[in-house]
Amino acid sequence: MQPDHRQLSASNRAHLPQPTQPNSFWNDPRPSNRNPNFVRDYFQSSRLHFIGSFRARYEAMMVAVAKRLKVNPGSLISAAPTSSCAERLIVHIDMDCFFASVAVKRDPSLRAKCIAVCHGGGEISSCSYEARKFGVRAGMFAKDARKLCPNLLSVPYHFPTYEQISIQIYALFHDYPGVFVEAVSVDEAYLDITDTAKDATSQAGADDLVQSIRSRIVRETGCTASAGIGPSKLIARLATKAAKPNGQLRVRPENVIEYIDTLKVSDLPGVGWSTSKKMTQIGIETIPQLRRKSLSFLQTNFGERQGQTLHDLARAIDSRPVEPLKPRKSIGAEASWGIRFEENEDDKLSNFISDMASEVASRVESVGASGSKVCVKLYRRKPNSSMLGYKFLGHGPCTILSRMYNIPRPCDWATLRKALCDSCLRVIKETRIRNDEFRGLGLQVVDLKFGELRFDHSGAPVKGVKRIDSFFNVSNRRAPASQATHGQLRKTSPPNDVDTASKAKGSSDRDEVLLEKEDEITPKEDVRKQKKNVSVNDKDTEIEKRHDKAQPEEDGVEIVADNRIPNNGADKLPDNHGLTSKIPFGWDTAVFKALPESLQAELLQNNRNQTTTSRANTRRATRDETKSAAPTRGASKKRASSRTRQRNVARRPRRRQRAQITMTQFADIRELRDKGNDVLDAEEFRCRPLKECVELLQDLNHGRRNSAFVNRQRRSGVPTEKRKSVSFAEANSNRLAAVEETLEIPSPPCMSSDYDSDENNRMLHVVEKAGVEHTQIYATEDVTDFSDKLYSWMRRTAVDVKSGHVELVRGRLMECIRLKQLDEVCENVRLLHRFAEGDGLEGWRVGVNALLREIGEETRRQHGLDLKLPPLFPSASV
DNA sequence: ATCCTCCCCTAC
DNA sequence: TAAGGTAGGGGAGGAT
Ligand SMILES: Nc1ccn([C@H]2C[C@H](O)[C@@H](COP(=O)(O)OP(=O)(O)OP(=O)(O)O)O2)c(=O)n1
Ligand SMILES: [Mg+2]
Ligand SMILES: [Mg+2]
Repeated sequence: MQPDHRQLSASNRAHLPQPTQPNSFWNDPRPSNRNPNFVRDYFQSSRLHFIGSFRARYEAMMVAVAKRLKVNPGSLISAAPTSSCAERLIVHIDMDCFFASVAVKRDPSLRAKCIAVCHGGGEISSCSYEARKFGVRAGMFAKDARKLCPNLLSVPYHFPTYEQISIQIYALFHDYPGVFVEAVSVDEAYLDITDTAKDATSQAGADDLVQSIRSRIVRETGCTASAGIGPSKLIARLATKAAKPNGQLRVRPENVIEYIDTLKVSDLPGVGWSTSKKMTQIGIETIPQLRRKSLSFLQTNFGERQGQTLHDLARAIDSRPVEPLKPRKSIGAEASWGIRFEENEDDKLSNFISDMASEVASRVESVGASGSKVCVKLYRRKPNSSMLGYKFLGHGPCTILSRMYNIPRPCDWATLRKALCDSCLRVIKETRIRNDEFRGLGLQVVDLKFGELRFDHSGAPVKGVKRIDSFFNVSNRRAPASQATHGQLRKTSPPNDVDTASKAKGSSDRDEVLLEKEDEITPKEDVRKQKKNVSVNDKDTEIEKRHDKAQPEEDGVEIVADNRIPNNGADKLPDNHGLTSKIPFGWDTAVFKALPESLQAELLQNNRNQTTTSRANTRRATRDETKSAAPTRGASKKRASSRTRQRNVARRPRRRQRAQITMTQFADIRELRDKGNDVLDAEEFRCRPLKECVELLQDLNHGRRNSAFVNRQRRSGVPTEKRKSVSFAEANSNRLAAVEETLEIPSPPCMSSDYDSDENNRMLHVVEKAGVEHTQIYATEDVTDFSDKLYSWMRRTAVDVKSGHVELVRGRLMECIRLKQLDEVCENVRLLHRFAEGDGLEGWRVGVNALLREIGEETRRQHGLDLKLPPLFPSASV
């Protein structure tokens, strides 16, 4: 059995200096400047890292299994082809209080007790249903939860067991032929059982099928799951919630509206803390209330897209298909706990940044991806933060800023790592953040492409590697199939040039960000496309932890002006003693009178001038631009060519206008006021037009939030048409159309001829070797076993699924031919291509070829038309 | 108009 | 000892 995680942690830091006073946070060995292995240990202990990185592990597992099956994962994990079905059967299945259940399974004496899974007195990740009766919830601190539930027991995490059970349930899901699986999270998935449950030969109806799946989960994992069954993801998901714990609920199409009308808007997926606050203030609490609002009203208040979505959800319109894993658009890592550096610890800070960059580069490399941009996200302590010391090691009140930089593509591990480091150092330099303000770092690689150059760990190129996104091309491909599978390999340029070039020129100067070397290491044609656009945004963001849709957790929060730029009083309003004689109509007299005279004066002045532009705003913009951006920019340049520098200067965007206040900020301000602090000093007040401030104050006093909060009316009064609002239904059909469009009927995709099992095995090796760096920490011996089981089950399932599809498509085709819907015939043949792609199963090939012949003959016979449908697999014997 | 960057929100 | 990650959707506003 695995050792307890606390012992693991202890052994990990056994080599560290031990505290002289036990339990003293002055000697806490965990923070970043006291633990040389901080990044590794932190991720190993972080539950959010565990659940956040689940998808990446799942993806790697599926790819590995597909490799062993010698099938293209794109076809194995294809989207459920049921979008055209009049009535789908979607299941949402979710483990009951997952982490807590696992704890009970590991220690049955905990059964029926109030337990919470957390680190000591820390944030609760999951708690038993017994504890929930007392109001205990995920996201609370155990200390606070114990006030609600004095008997609450804290139990530690055990990630390897979560991982093992997670793999178990997914293996099990994949053991049902014809069931499509979409992974949602470590304990939760959608299943499309339309075909399986409706199949006449299958005696099991939907309820029985789901019941049997759930029984199997209990039997094989010892933990319970709940499930919802409905005609859409939305309904299935909502039904799961109602069914919990350890139950299942089916909502039939005719009862859907009736069912959702019993719910509140905050029950809708996608409606979180902020949106639901917003809704409350507008006067929307329930689904029927939401449905009564017009589309344009919702779009005005919540934005074009979210408005449309809310409009649809209120009517239970949701045709999102159960989808396979989609390729990620970004890969990144972030740490904002335990980050402490003293002023004299530059080297430790560099090491931390380097470790984070290595981590991200490894994650990118291990899946064979490449990006064109990196994004740096910095947590900076607010000047008045109460979390100065080492007591809790949280980041405390912070401002967050993020910046994006271009990087060359392709990019090997070392180059990427350095690009990430350099970008980070550059942001630090330009914002003049001090070590002791540094509270967290996020690094991301974005605009990902898959299947570019891959390198093994010796730096030598791995030749002949197939594009990884061929795994995903069912849903993602833009180029025609032929291009996706053929063209890419040949297009790949020799990696060594890039590699050595960047190493040789890059290692000399640590302070230079990659931007300055781009021209040297990037192929010409790419250089032209690159923009060195660096923009500053120093809008403060108050980071708050919150419970599920609950009020933000208090964090000793005070909103204070950002002091990155020395505040010389430039923001302070002139202290003119003005008159308060006339208060304009509609203004709150009490509020107005409470304002300092200087504000009152300026307010009146503004009102007289009918000025909507803000002097405060203008002032601020100017100040930021001159004091922040310009001088630092100059100071950070060491080796930039003057041409590059000029370009960067020229392209720096102008200071942004202050954004609309958010729900979070509003709540913070109100909290400040309630604590008796000077609200007018709040950052959000000092940088906004006075008029807006007064509106805010009025809202504060009235406990509502109306005026400044609702989105500003569009200038024209009419929603712009530029980005057409697309509902789920439209989006899905569009997406499907886009996919189908890329498939050419006449040219069969290349099949077995380009499948080189040696090559793929070699790649698999690399993937696993690299992947181990991230997966290893949760792995037990059992995981391998279950991976094997998954493999064998899926092998069987794959065959069944394939033959099922032949029959499915055959039925549709014959019907289409009868109705002389030849376009439909073509569509369905495209569908066939989709399923067939990359498949290594001989029986399937023969079946498809036979079917195609059959279709051709049938069309000729019935309509005298020659459809010219070449066999998909010319090489397969019939 | 459309693209891009930065930010906010959401889910687990 | 309180191990606050990961990824995507989408909006606002400046750049092009
Ligand atoms: N804020 C959160 C939410 C969830 N999790 C982890 C612990 C949960 O066990 C797991 C699954 O999340 P769920 O939302 O499914 O919650 P539970 O499974 O714990 O409870 P439920 O029975 O409501 O599904 O993810 C977490 O660490 N922190
Ligand atoms: Mg759950
Ligand atoms: Mg869940």
